Amino acid sequence: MLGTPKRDRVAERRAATRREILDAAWEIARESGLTQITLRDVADRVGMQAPSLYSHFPSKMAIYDAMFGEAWGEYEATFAQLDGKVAALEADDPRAAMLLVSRHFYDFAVADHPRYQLMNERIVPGFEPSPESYAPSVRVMEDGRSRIMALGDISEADFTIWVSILGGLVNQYFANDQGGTRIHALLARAVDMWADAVGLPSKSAPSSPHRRKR
Amino acid sequence: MLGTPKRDRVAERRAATRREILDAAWEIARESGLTQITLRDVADRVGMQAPSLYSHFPSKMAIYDAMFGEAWGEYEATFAQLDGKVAALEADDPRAAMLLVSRHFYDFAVADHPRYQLMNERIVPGFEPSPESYAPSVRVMEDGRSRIMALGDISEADFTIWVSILGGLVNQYFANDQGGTRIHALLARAVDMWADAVGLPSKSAPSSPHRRKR
DNA sequence: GTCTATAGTTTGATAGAC
DNA sequence: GTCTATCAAACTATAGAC
Repeated sequence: MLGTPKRDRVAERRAATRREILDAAWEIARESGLTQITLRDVADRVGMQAPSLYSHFPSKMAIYDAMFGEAWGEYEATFAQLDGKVAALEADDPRAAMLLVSRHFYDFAVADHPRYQLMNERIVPGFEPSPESYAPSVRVMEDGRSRIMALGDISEADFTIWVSILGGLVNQYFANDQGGTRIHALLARAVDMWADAVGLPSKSAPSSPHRRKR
Repeated sequence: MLGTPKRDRVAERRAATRREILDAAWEIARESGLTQITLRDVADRVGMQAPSLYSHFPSKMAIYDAMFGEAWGEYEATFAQLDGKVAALEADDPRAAMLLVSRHFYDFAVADHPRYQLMNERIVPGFEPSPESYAPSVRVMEDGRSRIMALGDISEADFTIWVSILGGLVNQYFANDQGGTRIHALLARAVDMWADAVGLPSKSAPSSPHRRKR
């Protein structure tokens, strides 16, 4: 009997083509907006005719769906790189841990507007993520919530407020500060406001270092 | 000589038709999404053929533009109704004033998703508000900023953080709480976090009533 | 001011040859 | 798996009659 070859060259080629298609779609989204992706444009960029895309994705929405899953997967992956540092700080300096996670969220969001829109806003008419693509986003939120709540005895309500504050800052960045650092400069203060309120101790200044000076 | 008639019936009819067109557009936006408005659909609802709309608006974007100006005008108008109460509280209980303004912003935003998207997000490809339609939004922001900064000696940075917090809560409402009250219930606490940090006194409890209980 | 007719695009998707 | 050919639909906008 013939042994199974170690590498499946056909599958590899298929995966590579799929990758090219998604990259082209992201490129269009970044250049012209998330909702401006068209199959013809995608096909052009990968050197195909539009109908050929149907050999790789069953519909346009399936492309959006793959992008959605990918975006949350990227968030998960980039956070994993930071996880060691965060874990090390969790017990010793929870406030510094929060700031690290907050900055990561902000930087990741701000780096790619259409990605953020796809992940967190409902902009594409008719698009609803499939359960499979939705899974990473659920994992991320569950993990974030349980770990943040464990930092002190922080309520779920306060976790939601933290998420709101970060999302709000990202909004302001895209609305009034694109390419700038004005909003980024407010991040630490905003997180400290929250940390003070939920009673998160800080190593450098245990009480409320950011109360207004008188 | 003939006197000018007191009422211009032609102009009145024109204004009424314009009103009908805008109402139809809002209706479609609420039913199907802001970007789903089509001239045919608008025309159908007002009992016209699509090309007839061009007697009232020079382009589809002009309809969006009118809607944009209208939305900020509505905000201005609804806030004006509240202004007496806010002004009365400003000196005596600035924290209560902030909460009133915050609730108004939140309630107004949450009442109409496409309106909020048109006002604060850039969802419609190619749409840029005209200077005339943009004017009310500038007025609202300028007035809000100067009055809030005058409540205590609050910095512009902290004003921006307040705007971010509110926008973030609205986001969370639309993402995870549509039709619910979960996020609304967090509003007072979030505003208090901010008020504590900027040193806004409260009549009922001058210091930090919302610090975590131990 | 509203109509009909239509130009001129653009779009997502399918059929079938190779 | 990619192609050509094409469908069927939708869209904004203009021209010109009434």
